[in-house]
Amino acid sequence: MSMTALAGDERLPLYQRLAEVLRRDVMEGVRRPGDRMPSETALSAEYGLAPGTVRQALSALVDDGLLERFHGRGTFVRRPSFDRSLFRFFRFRDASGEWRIPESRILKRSVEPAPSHIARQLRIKDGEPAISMSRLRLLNEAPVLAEEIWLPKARFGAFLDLSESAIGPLLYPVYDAQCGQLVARAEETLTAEPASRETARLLRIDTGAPVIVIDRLAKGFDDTPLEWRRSKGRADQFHYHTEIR
Amino acid sequence: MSMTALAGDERLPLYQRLAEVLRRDVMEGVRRPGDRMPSETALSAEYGLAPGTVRQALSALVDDGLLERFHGRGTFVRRPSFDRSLFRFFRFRDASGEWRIPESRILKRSVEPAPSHIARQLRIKDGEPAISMSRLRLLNEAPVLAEEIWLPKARFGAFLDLSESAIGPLLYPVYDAQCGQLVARAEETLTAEPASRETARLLRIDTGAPVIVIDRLAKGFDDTPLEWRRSKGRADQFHYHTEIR
DNA sequence: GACATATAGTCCTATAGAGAACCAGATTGC
DNA sequence: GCAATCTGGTTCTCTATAGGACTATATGTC
Repeated sequence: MSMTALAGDERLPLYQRLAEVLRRDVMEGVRRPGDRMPSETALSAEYGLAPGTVRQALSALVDDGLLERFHGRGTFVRRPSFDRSLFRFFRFRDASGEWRIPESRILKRSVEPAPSHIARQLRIKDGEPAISMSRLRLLNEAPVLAEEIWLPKARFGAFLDLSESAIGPLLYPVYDAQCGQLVARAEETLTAEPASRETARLLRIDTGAPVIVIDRLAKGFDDTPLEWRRSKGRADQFHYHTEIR
Repeated sequence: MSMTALAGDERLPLYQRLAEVLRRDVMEGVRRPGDRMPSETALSAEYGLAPGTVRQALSALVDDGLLERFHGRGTFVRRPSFDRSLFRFFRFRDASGEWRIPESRILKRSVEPAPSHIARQLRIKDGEPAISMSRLRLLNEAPVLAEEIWLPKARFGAFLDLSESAIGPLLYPVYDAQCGQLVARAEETLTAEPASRETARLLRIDTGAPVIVIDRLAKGFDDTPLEWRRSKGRADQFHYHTEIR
């Protein structure tokens, strides 16, 4: 029954201060994705707050996507999932109409000095060593995405030792397991451009045909940029849908 | 002090039932955008609920974008604004770098039987009379968007009587004032395609150059489709940015 | 008239408590 | 062994109350 004092700016409401304390726990890795949070009653005892106040703090973090609540089971640190990525608006279905993860063929993997525009994104020094990778993503032998990926070598050195067969189509689990780098969120930018001769060859379309370009900067819980990625796919396979009001 | 009984499924929580009642008021036009809702204490007296319960109901509607709260002033029916539209990702700035609403030049306005794909979207009968319009949107004499617009004639007959000068660049206020049709929300779909010869001529780009296509279906509070619109702009002026997690 | 002050109305924060709904695992009964 | 039941723990709903914080308007003061 040791009551912990609540840190933070005294002028801020209690529920916000509690939320910040809990958020910090997650950002610093004290609590990891999948962990169960203390129960609402436990937290209210711990910090000497009314249950309603604790609940308000948790609600804020749930709205933020940091936590996940399950009636009767508990409140958990959310495992980041990228279901909301722009990629899901590519119509990638196999013959049976099912959604599938495209397989991956690595075309190139090497260490190079980071070009300045990459370095700026990854927040490393210009020319610092980085891992550069080209991948082709395929569905039933048909190419659907051409990808260019950059990683800071300082964090991802272990990635170089892996054989291609050990990598598979999904990279983030590999980053976590092999390099201890956990992706928490990402920023994505969508543009369209005419296919270069090289891109056209990879995607087997005409040079100059429109391609959708998605740039993604993936970040850790502490906001460190971890991976920069540029993916190109056929524009005629893409349509993004949203509701506004 | 007449206490109103709360309609709706008895198994649902009270705050949800109250939220649905209030939502219906807005959808049926009992309360219009800009109106102030009764205060939380007034509602709690009216329905015989604790203030906390009422607040929970209002919060749900605020999250939903239907209401808007102002500390110390009140809770209001939100005026739909389309700041979140995909259009804001076009880099349309004038010479001084300021964001401006592009002016509008109407190229064509006529009544035609609705083609089937339009009729389906507007939920009217195939071939039913509809208003068809082509517009060019310009910034400093430079064309930036080519638009094709369809309206169901049954609702928008009054729109035909207006002179072009009376219309201006923003249509939704005109729909409201002249035709009594209030747009509450919209669905937008983004694709990219090579410019047709016609589109290329309007936008003054090369035929086959990539253009961003945004289809929008605007709906009323009661979910009736009101306007279908297809807008095309230069792909090299567009980039959509979002965060995911 | 200009500016400070009071006041009423609003949403916002926080407390305290009770019971319902739900879930997982242990126990019981057969 | 298997199924039903119980039990403890969790989140969820709802009540009731009190005071703080903010806004707009009215009032007073100079």
